[in-house]
Amino acid sequence: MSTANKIKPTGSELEILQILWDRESASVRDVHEELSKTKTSGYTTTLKLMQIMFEKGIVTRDDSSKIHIYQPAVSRKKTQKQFLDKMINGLFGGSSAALVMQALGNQQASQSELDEIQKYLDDLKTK
Amino acid sequence: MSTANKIKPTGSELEILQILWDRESASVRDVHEELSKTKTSGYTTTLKLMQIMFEKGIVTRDDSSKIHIYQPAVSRKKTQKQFLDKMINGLFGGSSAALVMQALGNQQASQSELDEIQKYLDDLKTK
DNA sequence: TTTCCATTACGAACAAAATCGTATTTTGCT
DNA sequence: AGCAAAATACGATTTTGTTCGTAATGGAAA
Repeated sequence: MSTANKIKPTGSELEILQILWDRESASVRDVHEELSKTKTSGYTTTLKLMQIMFEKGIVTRDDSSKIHIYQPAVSRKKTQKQFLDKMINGLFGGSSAALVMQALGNQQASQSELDEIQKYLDDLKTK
Repeated sequence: MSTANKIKPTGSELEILQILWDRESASVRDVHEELSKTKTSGYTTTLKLMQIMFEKGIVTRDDSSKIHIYQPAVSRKKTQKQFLDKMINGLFGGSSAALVMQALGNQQASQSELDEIQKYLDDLKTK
């Protein structure tokens, strides 16, 4: 395992990471604009949050010009796995099957999604 | 949608719910004993937490005798779904398929779990 | 009934996370 | 150069969650 990754984004940090992952990189203004679609908090709040994330090493930034450009420093996949594992252990008694079935039920998954999963499952089985 | 369920258990509350779900009902002492296997915090901490949960309506209790007996007021399934949905939307861009495949990969799932899921998937498809 | 101990009640301290106000800095424009 | 607009820096406050100390209470056993 690489250099021990103890990074654990908070809820708000995760929201910001979403945006950074989607856009590869973004300024504080960009992020704040995007966040404003679903939240109502001030610009400096977003700024502060991103500064803290920088200090923690969750993001990197290019501050060579006035407008700092931020980039995610943790991968989406790795973070997904991290939270997923925690959820499987914490809420589903360690059974990923239980989680999967719960996700498949509740009409969460469309037909095409089910097909996709089927294909993936076939792949796994032939290994 | 029924009477707006804004209940959002915190991390510690979730730990306690785990125990209550497993045992149907339990006293503070029972819960604390169980928690002590993995944590080290005082008895009154557990007590306070459960009292708060009661105030929030996360648990009910029978206080007819000295030792209060607590029961979960939210179902395991409903809570799982709540957190799962949040995760699908927050971390997986709304795609439950993405979450499922992530959970299946990473050698999280054993062969028998895969079989179980396959069976479940077949069921879903014939509906 | 009185005592003793396990339990509950409750306030307060502590910690973590989120929010904001204000000062400072940068840079483009005149 | 000097100004205005927009961005960053940073401390302080607020909110939420966790932990604990101490007082009050109830009930079983002496």
